[in-house]
Amino acid sequence: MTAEIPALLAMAFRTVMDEVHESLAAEGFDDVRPAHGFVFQYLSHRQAGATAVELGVHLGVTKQAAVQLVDELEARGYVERRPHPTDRRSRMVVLAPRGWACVASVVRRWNEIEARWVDLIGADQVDHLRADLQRIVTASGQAVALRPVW
Amino acid sequence: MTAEIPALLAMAFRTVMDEVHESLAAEGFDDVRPAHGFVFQYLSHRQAGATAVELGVHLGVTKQAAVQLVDELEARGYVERRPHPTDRRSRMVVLAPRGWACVASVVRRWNEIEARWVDLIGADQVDHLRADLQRIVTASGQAVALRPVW
DNA sequence: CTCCTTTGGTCAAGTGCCTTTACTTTATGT
DNA sequence: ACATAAAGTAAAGGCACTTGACCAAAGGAG
Repeated sequence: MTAEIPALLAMAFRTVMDEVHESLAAEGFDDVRPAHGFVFQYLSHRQAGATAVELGVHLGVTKQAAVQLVDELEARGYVERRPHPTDRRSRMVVLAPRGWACVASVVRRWNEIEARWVDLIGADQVDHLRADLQRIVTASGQAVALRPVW
Repeated sequence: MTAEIPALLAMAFRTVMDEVHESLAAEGFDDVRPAHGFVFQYLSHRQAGATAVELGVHLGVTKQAAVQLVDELEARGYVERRPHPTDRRSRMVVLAPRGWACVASVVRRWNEIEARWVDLIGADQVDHLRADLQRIVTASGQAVALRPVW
């Protein structure tokens, strides 16, 4: 039985993240929920940090929900809030050391998984996989937000 | 900036499902939520149908939650319940005509998207993509359930 | 400079979807 | 035959999100 590509994409992503979450929990990062991962992903690519509103837009949730996510992550030491340089209403959310450590752990595990895939299908095919997915994602519209799937 | 493969998997899947949901809504299937899709996917591969408990196990939710999903889908005409052939406690859930029509619509749209990918990266690479993902999914453990991601 | 509108964030209440707990009915196995 | 397990139901609770209303700072137009 040959599966459809979208189903395979979902299953592949799921196997990866199942393993990552297990690994994270074993390393003490057991107080993060899936949605937090998307916050990390976003913040780790914005050295200046982001406002709660920006986060909400990116995640596709209301600003109230975004603020709540930040509250949780701040209470657990994953992010910090610092005053906005020019806007006194706003605050910039940035990753704290513990947040960076968590991101590093995820990336490390991703690389391990990728290495196994190299053993499985070969380095050339893994490179092709990444390149093709990259083209597909960039081709399909403007900015694809990395946010909770479905 | 070169993205990590897991992030690309998630983004690719998201672009596909965003388009599918838009398309479904336009065709009148506007009363289905993401979780329902996984029910359809599961039932469409089981000609004898499934019990609520089996569904719950597959989706990774309690049987109560599974029953609720089935209740919703039955009220909207997507699935039917018929008596279990041998077990009078149980009932088999099967796709109703409207459910099959919805599944067919999704698959049709998936094929359209895949055709666009062929234009984008070539038929050979699309075949490779499917084959590689298939190997990765089957290699990584026993049964990977297709269920809500993260 | 004032006024009006917009924007970042907060507060409170409500909702959707799930879980936990408890139960009934039917099946199963020794 | 009787004890235990399994399918489903019922009810209550919870978590993460939304909606709606609000405040204070920012920004633009006159």
